[in-house]
Amino acid sequence: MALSERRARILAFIIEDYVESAQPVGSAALVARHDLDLSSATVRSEMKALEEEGLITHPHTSAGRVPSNLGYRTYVGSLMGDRRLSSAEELTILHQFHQSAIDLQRWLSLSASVLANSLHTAAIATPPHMVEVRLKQLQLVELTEESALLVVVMNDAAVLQHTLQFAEATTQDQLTRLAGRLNQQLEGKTATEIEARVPPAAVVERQVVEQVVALLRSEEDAASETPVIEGVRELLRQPEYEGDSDRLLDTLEAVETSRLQRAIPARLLGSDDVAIVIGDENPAERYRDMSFVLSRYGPTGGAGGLIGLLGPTRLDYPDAVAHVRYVSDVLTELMRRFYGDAEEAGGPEEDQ
Amino acid sequence: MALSERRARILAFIIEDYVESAQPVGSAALVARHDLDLSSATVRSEMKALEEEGLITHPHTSAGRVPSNLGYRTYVGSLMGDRRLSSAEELTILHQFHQSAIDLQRWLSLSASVLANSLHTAAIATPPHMVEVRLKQLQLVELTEESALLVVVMNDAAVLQHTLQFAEATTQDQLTRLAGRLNQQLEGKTATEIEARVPPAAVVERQVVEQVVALLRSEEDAASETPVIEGVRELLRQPEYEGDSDRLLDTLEAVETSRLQRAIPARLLGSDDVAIVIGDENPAERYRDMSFVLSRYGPTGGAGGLIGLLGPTRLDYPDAVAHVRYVSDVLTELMRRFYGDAEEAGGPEEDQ
DNA sequence: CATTAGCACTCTTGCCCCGAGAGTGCTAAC
DNA sequence: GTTAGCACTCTCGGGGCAAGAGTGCTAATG
Repeated sequence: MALSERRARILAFIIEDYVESAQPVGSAALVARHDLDLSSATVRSEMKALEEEGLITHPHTSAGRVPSNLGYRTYVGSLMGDRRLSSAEELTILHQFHQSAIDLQRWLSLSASVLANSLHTAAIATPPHMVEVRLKQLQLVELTEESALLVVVMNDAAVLQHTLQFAEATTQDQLTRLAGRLNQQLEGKTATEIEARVPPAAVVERQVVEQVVALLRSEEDAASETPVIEGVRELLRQPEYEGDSDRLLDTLEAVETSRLQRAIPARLLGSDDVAIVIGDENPAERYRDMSFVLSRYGPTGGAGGLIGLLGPTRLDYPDAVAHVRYVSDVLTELMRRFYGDAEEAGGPEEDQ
Repeated sequence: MALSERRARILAFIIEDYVESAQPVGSAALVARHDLDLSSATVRSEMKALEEEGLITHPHTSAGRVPSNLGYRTYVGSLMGDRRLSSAEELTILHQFHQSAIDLQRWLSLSASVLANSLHTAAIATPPHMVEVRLKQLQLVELTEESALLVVVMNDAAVLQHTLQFAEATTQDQLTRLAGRLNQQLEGKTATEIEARVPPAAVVERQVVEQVVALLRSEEDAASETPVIEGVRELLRQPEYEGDSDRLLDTLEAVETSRLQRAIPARLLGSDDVAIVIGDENPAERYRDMSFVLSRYGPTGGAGGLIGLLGPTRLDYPDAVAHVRYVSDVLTELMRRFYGDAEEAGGPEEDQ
């Protein structure tokens, strides 16, 4: 299984050339481009061997070679170098974050934009998500005599709202008092804890509490949150979609219909480093011709989300990994700084 | 200028056939399809006359006729029938709204989806927007010792949030008291009114007030709100984009980059009925090959927004108008019912 | 005199064919 | 093991061609 050193080098060259040009790479071109001390004939026989191992393929007899998914996989697994961003690159990115308002949603779009622009493909960022969602504060605002707006802030700083309709007329005064009382009773509690209590007798109050629980639950459900997606157009401008409107629209659909969440293997949320899913490694059928490069962000143990790239399998993996890793680190650091480390819920932190 | 009755009928037929088939329509086909008591030769000479008036064109010598923008304009101006939705159609739509949660954002997406699905093209809905935005209630929630989340509810039921960072440490208790005090002082005030007051001496308080003003201002600025857009894929699947990836991607960009707001002639927000913008009537260059069918929604005098369709100029205008009008009415009625008629700001309503 | 049949003319579209170019795989020589 | 040489395969773009669609004109018609 282990490739000879030379064969591995050739595989890497093929992949790198192909990533850059999007054209099948031929033996002669490869030799010329990399000043190899080999003839094209030798390269050809090596290519044949690589093909027999399933690492590259042939679109047709007289075309150059194209990496297979397996080829990419071995490349990211052991062949590719460890690209790191230059400090100039890091600064350019950091600068953009410093210009932005202190707002999580902004940061997420910005992260996705940065990734999308750097790699010329689409990028996704899912909102951070707490393992334990707790009520922080609620607010009731009168809309009409019989309806009110419920605004709920949770311990991950998410704000959700819902309009309630009451059977009886209420005043803002009553609502304010009710909100104050409920805040005292429910602050810091999870949906389950709130549900365990004796349900209140008053109809209005019960309605509010039930809705608070519903909102907490929806925040608990990571998949319910709509991710930020940027750079879809960059992705669709890639040569793989050129002149193939059908494939283009299918991909557009696949990327925008944010069922994406479910397509991302859950195990990734656990692991600590950047995860790479190549082509048919993806459990979801419709993403089998794409690759994902993803990372968890957020303080360990605290609220966290997913950020990363969605691209064609022909992706500059070293570059992608370096960017995703860096942006994810920046994001984590920002959250730690402005939204507190692991939240009060878990008790105050000792370090720092 | 006035077309003979027969010529007008032929124009209408050409447009209707073309809208349906997306193919240039020839004289023979037209006669056959509509059982005309005319020979194709007669129709041809009428077509020639229509072409001389600039109402239809010729892609090339041996192709059928295609309506020009002017042709569409006269069609919608005086030729097209007044399509109304059947009660079955109305019920199907209404049903979907009744199934949805009482939530403005939901309604907007739903409206856009309904329109997009019915007409097989893209639809847009901009959030409602008050002429006078007033503070209804604010809330301060501690995040870390030195940062807090400011949540502001306005009189149009919009909820905006912003993270503040303080130079000094504060407790939730202090924040709650501050919020209470500010609510008393600022409730019902506009950004300008708040700015006219003596700025508070305390640093934290001043920071909060300034941010409240900023949020009110951003809500005042209609263009700042991101509209809901649905059905982009439906639009892009239209035959006008088939095999023309460039045009497709340009349109995708034009529709998603929500500069759209500015492209919509402001006068439309004034008028009361459905407005139609055809092709090059659009002031913004990049929408010159599309048509918009738009309507204002929302109680007269109250918060209102824009809803409508974005399609190729080859649009089923009667159908589009009927749908937009109906959905807009439904939306208006829902807002009136659940968010109150013209808001308290303007004093209580007398009718009903 | 409007209408119509007939017909020549134009332009697109799909198809086939062909040659150039790119790249492989094999073989025989080094 | 490496390489030069060469036959072979396949794609791609262009030219030529026939079929089809539709027009515009003209001359005949009721």
